[in-house]
Amino acid sequence: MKDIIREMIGAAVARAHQAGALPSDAMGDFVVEAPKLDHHGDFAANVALVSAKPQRMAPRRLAEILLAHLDDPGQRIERTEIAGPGFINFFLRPAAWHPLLADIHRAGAHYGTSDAGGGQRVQVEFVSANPTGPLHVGHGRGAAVGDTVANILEAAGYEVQREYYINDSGRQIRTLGLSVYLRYVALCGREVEFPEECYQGDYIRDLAVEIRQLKGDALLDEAEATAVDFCARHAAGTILDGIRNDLDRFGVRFDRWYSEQSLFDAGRVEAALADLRGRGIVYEKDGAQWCRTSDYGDEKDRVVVRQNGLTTYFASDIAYHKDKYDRGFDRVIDVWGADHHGYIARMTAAVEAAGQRRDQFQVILVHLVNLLRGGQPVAMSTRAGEFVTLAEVVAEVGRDAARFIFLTRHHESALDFDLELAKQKTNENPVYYVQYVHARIASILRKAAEEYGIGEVMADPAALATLVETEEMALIKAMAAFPETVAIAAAHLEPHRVTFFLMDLAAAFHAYYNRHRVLAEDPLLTRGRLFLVATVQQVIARGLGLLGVSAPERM
RNA sequence: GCGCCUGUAGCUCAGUCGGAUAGAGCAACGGCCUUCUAAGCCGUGGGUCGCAGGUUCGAAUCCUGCCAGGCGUACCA
Repeated sequence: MKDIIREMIGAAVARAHQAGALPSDAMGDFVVEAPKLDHHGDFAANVALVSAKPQRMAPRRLAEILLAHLDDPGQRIERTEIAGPGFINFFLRPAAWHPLLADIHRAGAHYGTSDAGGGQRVQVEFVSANPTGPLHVGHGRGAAVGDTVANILEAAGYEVQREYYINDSGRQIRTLGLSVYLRYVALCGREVEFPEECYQGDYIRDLAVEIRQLKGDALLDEAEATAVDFCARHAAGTILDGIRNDLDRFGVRFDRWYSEQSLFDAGRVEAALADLRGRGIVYEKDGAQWCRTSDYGDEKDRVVVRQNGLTTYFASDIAYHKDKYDRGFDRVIDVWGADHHGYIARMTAAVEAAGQRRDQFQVILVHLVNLLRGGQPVAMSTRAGEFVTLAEVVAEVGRDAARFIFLTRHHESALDFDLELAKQKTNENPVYYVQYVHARIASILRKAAEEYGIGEVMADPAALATLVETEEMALIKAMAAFPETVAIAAAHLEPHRVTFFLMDLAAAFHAYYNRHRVLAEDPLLTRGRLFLVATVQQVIARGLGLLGVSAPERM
């Protein structure tokens, strides 16, 4: 619809110029947009404002000339006005919106999709929590954001792969092994001291109990290093299984689980470093090896091989990201916790050093979640084992509420997640507000079928012509914004835009529902309204689907 | 110190490319269920968009400086 108005304006400029009413056919870079205020019309154009300079004419005078030369062959426009400093406001006839409603209905689940991505291959890597403990709520937010960004990119025409990077190598895993081992030794009845850095939570004890059931006291006879290694591998495996299970129940599935250890096993870390060394990007100083990231925008160079000969985590990451591009992804998106933001500059530098463009790598920083219960903060400390796991949150408030609430904020602002609020079935809880629309419409459609014998609703022009109420136009206009919303959300990697779109559409529906009866006296009107609400239901379902939230038939 | 993020109504937050009188929800107050689900709707109040400059027809939005909060600033992961 916007494009139609744009074209009409363009034609008016050309026509006015030909008729000698305008000195030139030059136009500024103007926009057609839906104004915030209803009384500014369905669409507003700032063409007269931005063209005032090239045309050397006062904006309002210019607007008058344009309107005099505006042609409306489709008879879509009811009236126009010149407002404020020179905006042209367009008020459309209801009939102008009816074909759009039919288009949306016809597009079905494809409505809102585009080919903006052109089939480009994108990888979204998210969660990637270390397998040293269960997922907590912060990981849940990252999971919801990452999964939804992936969905939105798919809708925008990208080919998306979801990946989880497993940090199954290095010191944290050893610490995990030691923590479990010491707990095991204690279970066997020996005095032990737990070092500061060891993990404490109940799950460590559970793992130790499991190992004791498996092995009895036999591990005590092994060398400590061997025993710790056994505990580490067993614990990491078990924890990872738990993580997979938690994510599965959260509705998140990964296409690939990528092991850090496998990078070493396949020699990719050494190969990546050798490549950089060969190009002078990795060099030796003070007995360590450094990467020249400062040549690529980082504030200083970074160590990749320490004096003790061990590679750093950064070295693994260089190899891992190189491998991503080697696997053919045009774009790579990492979802990280905000506390890792200091890492972006060096990772971007490494990607560029490896031969990619900077804009082929993007990081979504997900800020922290403050978990509350009835307004009171819930204690969270991983090390001390005092935290609420994602699994517990999902069990308590449900997957839908959890996912939706994680997506009600821009990902770069901190989020208060109140467990009591998430369970409340009031309009303080936005997930029910939106799902309720779907259930209400389902109820209407059931009743239409059962009591009125109306099954499938068709796009009958005569029925559509009955839709003239302000609230009906508001619904169609709200739905019309969906493709643009998805496109912008994809371009900016901002899933919360879809959440807010759904809340807006839901508000428009509830207002309509309270004011007008769908199942009306007049059969033609009833069919028109049924078509309208069926379309709303379909768009709601599609939007909720992007967020990974269900669209219930009954509530 | 340096870097990144945040600062919008009492509270929680929206506000792509600069647009008209800055919008929601909650909380407060007042209304609406014999009719398709009241998990809903309607109405009333409520603002120096952190502060100060600058750019321009026009700034919450762009630029500069400052203030406050969070996070980061390892040969840790």
